[in-house]
Amino acid sequence: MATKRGPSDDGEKPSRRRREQGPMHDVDNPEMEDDDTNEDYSSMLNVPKHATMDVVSQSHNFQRDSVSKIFGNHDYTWLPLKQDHESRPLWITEDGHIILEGFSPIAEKAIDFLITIAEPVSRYDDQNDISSDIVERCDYDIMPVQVTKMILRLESRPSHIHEYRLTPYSLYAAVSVGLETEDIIEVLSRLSKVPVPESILGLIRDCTLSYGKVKLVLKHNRYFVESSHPEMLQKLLRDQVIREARVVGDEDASAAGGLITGKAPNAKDLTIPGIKKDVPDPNKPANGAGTSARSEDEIFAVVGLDKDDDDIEPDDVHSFEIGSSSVEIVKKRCNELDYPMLEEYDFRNDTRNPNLEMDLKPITVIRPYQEKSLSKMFGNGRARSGIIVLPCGAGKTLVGITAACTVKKNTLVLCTSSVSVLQWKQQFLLWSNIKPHQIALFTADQKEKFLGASGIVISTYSMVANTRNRSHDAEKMMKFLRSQEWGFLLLDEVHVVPANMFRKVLTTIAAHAKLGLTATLVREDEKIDDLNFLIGPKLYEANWMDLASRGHIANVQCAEVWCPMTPAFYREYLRENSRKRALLYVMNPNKFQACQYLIRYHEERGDKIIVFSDNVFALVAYARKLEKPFIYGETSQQERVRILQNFQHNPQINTIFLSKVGDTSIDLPEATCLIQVSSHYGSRRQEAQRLGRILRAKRRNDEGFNAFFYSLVSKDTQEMYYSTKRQQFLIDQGYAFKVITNLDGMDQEQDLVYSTPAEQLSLLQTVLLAQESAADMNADVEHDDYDLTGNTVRRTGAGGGSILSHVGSSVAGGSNGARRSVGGLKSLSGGDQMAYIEYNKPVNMKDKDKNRDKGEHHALFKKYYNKK
DNA sequence: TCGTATATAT
DNA sequence: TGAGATATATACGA
Repeated sequence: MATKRGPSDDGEKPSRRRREQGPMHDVDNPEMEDDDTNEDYSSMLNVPKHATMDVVSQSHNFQRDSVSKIFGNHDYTWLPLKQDHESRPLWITEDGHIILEGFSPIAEKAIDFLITIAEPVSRYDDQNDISSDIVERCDYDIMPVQVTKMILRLESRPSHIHEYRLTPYSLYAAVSVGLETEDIIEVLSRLSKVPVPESILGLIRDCTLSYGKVKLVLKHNRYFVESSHPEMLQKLLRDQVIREARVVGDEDASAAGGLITGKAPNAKDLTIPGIKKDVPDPNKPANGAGTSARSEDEIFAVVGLDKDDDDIEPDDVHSFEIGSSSVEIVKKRCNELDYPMLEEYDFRNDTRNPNLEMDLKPITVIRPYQEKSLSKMFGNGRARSGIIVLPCGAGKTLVGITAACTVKKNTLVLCTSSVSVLQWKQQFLLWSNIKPHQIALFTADQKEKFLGASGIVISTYSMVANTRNRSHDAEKMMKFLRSQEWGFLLLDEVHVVPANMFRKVLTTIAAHAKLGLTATLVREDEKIDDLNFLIGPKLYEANWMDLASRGHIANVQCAEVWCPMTPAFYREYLRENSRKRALLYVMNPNKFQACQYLIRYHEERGDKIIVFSDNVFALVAYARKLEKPFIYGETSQQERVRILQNFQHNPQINTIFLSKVGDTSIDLPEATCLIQVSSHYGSRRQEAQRLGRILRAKRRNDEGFNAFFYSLVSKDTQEMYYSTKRQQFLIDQGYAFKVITNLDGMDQEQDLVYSTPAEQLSLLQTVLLAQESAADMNADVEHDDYDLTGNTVRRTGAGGGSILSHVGSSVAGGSNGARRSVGGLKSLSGGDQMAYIEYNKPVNMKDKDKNRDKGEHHALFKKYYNKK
């Protein structure tokens, strides 16, 4: 094992790391070793109660071995290692990067700690380790021989090394789940092989001291900035932005300093809910798991997530009111002033808002990581606002429902589409004992209120954010939503919230506690950071690979299949402007064949396959040529349901094609294989979300089961570039992408589409024609496209004999779609004006990347860098 | 059932 | 750096 893990002379990633760690070289402080090692630290190292010192020291040699191989060539040698560094699992660099040895005996506890205080950057797995692993795991009968043989490149890294980064936000999050400055410093010092750099100590102190001291509280539908430190409020009020947002009421006009003074809610009388006590049913098996998670926490006793903050919270609190419309501004401003406001909801002591009787069903089982994430939210007996990041298929919904069952107040759930509105309702009914009449849906179709004083409303962002004139019912419903003081606001797919319109829901809806759920906390713009003040800190993030290795989500083999362009297509590709290029490389006959081949292969294995295509034209063309049902935006609800049900239950329908409607919100439990046909534009979120579609495969626990994720890429085209970008998120999560240049079996495969030059030429002409169809050529285009797509499908649907006969009606309905798809084609036209956009694109993306990598626009970080 | 207006993401 | 272009999706009224 050690030999597998150790050697990696792969210089790519470390060199990047070295670059980022440049400042490290400046530090040369030999005294530190003397100061910081020996008694102090060795006594501290008693931390692990389970992991005895023996275990720790047994691993010394192998650790030193592999570590030196990994880092020996990369300028780490200068570091003043503590004498007992071998038993400490991590390094901390001057710029806040933390590198953790994942194989350390106390790694798991260290990871728990690190994900609380730092941002995970990447997880690296050893190249040899992985490839041999893959060959072992993917024996030839479960993966195409040629797939395993064609491993050319593995985007993977030295053995089980995890990289984290301390940022103001991550520290903010750490404080908000109950850690304090000295806790963080102490544990970090304990775990680190090197003395924690002064700059980092400074950063931690700067970022954590003022955090959590100011709170935003909602009372009587009014917002108050509250703190037990009046001087902090006074300081905030000296800021013009905040002063202008202030609402001066009668109560505080005469009070000293203009502040309202009152008693803080006393948490002492509360049974500290923490999730394990709070989970409604004591028989729940999850309790066992909860106990073990707890004991892990105890290892870092000082981290005590459930620590009572009574001691540090004096009884007197002071506050001033701000206008509800300025909440977002004030929160943003407070962040900039280094006084981020925490939002906590003392729901147990809220008697004003009616309780909602609801519990999880007794049989409902919570997984350890779900419980862990909830314990971050309810750790101190109150509900903290924040974000929980879990892969799709890992049970985000259940986390949300459990949280709602814990708060037991009026709950508003917002999601991205009306489909997921229905799914949320189903899930609520499935997992909790709530009655159907207590759940109200608010979508375009259904506008109902719940009966009684309390209940749940499920709606979409666009319904609530909508600024345009609404229908009468919608307006009434909105009035109701606005008048309500919501105990709990649940934001599904929270990464969409920073969008200009959607973020308004946070100001329209008055909510005590907000929980955001997402699988992918990334966007290609910089707005993702806004979530910190819009909702709250990231409370918990699970690593996909870790969940996969524990069997909570499926193992996935990711592959990028390089399909060479046919000469004819490539000739056109080189000639055409970028717009047409996109369609050309998507419609590449070789890709068509690869897709068909993979579908065939995996259908024979019994896989359920989803094929994604961003491009609707390609989607329709592929699906019809290969005689598979497809869903895109214009597919009606009924048809969607019918197709999805067939896909799930009909053994003859094993493949469906989806446009980006499938990216979010469509639940497809049975899919086990995923093929991306058109994947341009470097959206990491989309890639990750698509992969998430197959993670919940029920067969995941079968021995050696793998789900498959293919990206079909036309060789030597722009697609290659985008593909690399898109994979970044998954690579950061530890996934390895194999590159397959050649699906060997394809040569022998019979009946592949577009196998003759004549057919290919015809396809090429169709593609080119589709492009040329400008507005003035509508009639022609309509005719041609109808031939290509509509007739084919209608023949199939009416023909009866095909496997599609079961969805015949939906496909016949698709002839309707065929005509609409002409509309799609029309809109594909006029490409000439697009020429310059493609030029801009890579530049834009590069810029965005730069921004993202910099990532530290936060005032504190500027300050921190300026100090140097 | 259609067309229009408006939203997001790139 | 920001504004514009484009594709896709949704809400709603006629």
